[in-house]
Amino acid sequence: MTTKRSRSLSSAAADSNAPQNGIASLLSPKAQGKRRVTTSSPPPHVGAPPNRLIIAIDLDSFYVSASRLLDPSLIGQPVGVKQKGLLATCSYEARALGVRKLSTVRDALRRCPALILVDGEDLTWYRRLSAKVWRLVRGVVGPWDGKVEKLGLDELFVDVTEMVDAHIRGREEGKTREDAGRVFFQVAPDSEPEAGFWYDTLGKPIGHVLPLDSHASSSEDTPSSTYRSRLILTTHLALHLRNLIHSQIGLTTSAGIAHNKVLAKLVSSRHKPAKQTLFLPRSAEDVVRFLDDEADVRAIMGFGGAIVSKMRESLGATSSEAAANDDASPPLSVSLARKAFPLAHLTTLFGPRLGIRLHGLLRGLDDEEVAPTPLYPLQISIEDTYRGLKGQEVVAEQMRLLAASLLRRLEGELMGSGAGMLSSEPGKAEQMEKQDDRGKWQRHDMPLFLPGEQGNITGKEAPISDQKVIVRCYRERESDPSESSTWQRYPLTVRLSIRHGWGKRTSRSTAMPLDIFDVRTLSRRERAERLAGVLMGLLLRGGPGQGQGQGQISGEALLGGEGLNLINIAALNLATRRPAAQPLRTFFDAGGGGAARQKRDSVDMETLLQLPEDIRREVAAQYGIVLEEQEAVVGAEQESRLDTGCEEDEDDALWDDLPPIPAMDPSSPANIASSSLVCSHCGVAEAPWLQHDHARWPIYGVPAVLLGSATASEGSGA
DNA sequence: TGGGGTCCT
DNA sequence: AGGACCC
Repeated sequence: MTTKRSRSLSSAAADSNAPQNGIASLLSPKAQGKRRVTTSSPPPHVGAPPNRLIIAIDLDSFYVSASRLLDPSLIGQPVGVKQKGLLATCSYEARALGVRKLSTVRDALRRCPALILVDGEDLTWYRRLSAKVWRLVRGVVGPWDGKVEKLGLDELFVDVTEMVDAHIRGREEGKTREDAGRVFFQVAPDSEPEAGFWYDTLGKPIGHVLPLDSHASSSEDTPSSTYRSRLILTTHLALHLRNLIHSQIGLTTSAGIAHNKVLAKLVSSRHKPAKQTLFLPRSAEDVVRFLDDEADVRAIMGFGGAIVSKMRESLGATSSEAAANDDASPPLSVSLARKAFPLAHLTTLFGPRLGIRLHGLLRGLDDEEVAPTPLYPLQISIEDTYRGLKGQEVVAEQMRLLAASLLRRLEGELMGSGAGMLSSEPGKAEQMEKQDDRGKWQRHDMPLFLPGEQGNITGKEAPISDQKVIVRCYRERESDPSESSTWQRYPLTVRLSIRHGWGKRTSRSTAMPLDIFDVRTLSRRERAERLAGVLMGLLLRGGPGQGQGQGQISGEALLGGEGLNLINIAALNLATRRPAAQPLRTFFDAGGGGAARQKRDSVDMETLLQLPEDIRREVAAQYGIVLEEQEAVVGAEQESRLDTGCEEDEDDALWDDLPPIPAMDPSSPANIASSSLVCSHCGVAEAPWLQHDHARWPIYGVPAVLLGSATASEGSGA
């Protein structure tokens, strides 16, 4: 591809050590390296033009627009989408009334009492819509090897270099349709010749152009394949993509077009909403001048809080200024950053790799590729925040709720028929629910892109605690996994992250219990129970060096001080194939042997529970089954089948009839013993939720490898 | 002061 | 496992 493109461009070598003058310095170091092989050295000021064509697309106030698709009565209103105490985003009507993005709900309401609040804590709907946009764009550029990268839920990077150059090539070969000074950009390879758009050959860009005088001053006659013409053509393609997103999904977008990601993104936010901007520099000086318009270096993607804080600190040391607080201090401007931080300074502060990168970014150099977002994510996590959650029962209860929602997401996003996410083709109705006046969830099919035609729909309005305010709330309809649906990815690892009242996050991970994949034989409640048990084990395990001796639980985590502020559960390490059974069950199996797991799978749980108690216990022990758990689960399931007719309709009622996870009090061993099995390896009796991890951490804080082949007496520290 | 994600060390 | 970045 590089060679193809190099032929049609005035390709020229640009040594990466050459002074960064003229257009040559627009090139990223990487691109320079690639192209260097093609020709001999050019004058430094007329190097090859940058050759990538990047579109950054930003969905305008995404959560608000998405909410308006569900509830057209929000159109034209000042709307804030809240997550707990914070406004994730707000509508432009709200911004006109003084509401700011990321302000507190309290603050926003003070400024704008008429603000309509929408609950945005459940991301299901936004996630679906976001994926739909991604698929739509990828469907257009994908056939030409175009790459689409999702950044969060509301931004896309699109690399259309191949696509645009292929069109130009076709045009030069006379293969395009032309009519009265216009050319048809055919967007589908061959199958749909009508898919595409017409553009005029005058070389006029669509939308805004920066720098302001750039386009006017370059009216020279240039071949269509110069980088300026290619960028201008790209603005037409950007408009086409934005029109598709608007017509097929009903969302407006802003976009930036430039030759790299960082500039495309910067420029995309210069004109919002529903506008696009092309960055068309004539020289490196143009780039630097543009960047110097930014009063805050943080506007450049890659300069985050920690980096800027460190830079300011370093600056303060030399300019004898107080190393002030992070937020209170004035922003660091791009021009000051560039002047005050030569390459050597940056590499000293941040290491060679990051230092070089930051140095380039300050000059608009960015060689970061558009990394195609894979069909399946690398991790899926859910989290919730609390105000000092403490007490084992309370924590365990939340753990079960979180485990259940994680499983719901895993089923929704990792199961399918093989093509992945079939449930959500463009144009197909999304099945959502909203609450009626009485708080009952009602079906509400959402045909996309018909805003305003739903009549007067009002979501259920719930008061939030201290404010006399209503919050509108929507949720996804539960869909039953079809018979043909199977797991497409298997998370091998589960990670628990928590935050204590004061500090930072800490996390621990362990193997995912394989039971969660048994959607056919186990209800979600059962699987959630298993997962929650594993997570409680993770929570109580404590890190190495903590809670030694008596199997002492690091109880401060649950009981002490401020309690938990945040719980996050992540499924990661997503494998394409179902993993082999873990030896965790057999570890506790009295008879040992790898066959135990298979035998256990063949046990009919309901049949087992019919047996007389003594026999039941014996069989259960042999198969590594925790009886109390199974009894409770099966019992609850039968009960709920009896009176509801088996639909899992009410989320809230789902857990009411479940017994709590047995209390894990190390000071009462009897309690443990009554609901646990004894490890055949070291003899310790473990509560159900501690069994999973026991193989790795037989005694709290003591790794298994240090124990050697412990006897029962050595191992039973509890 | 949210509920997510990615990559690097 | 943690820390940085992104939204």
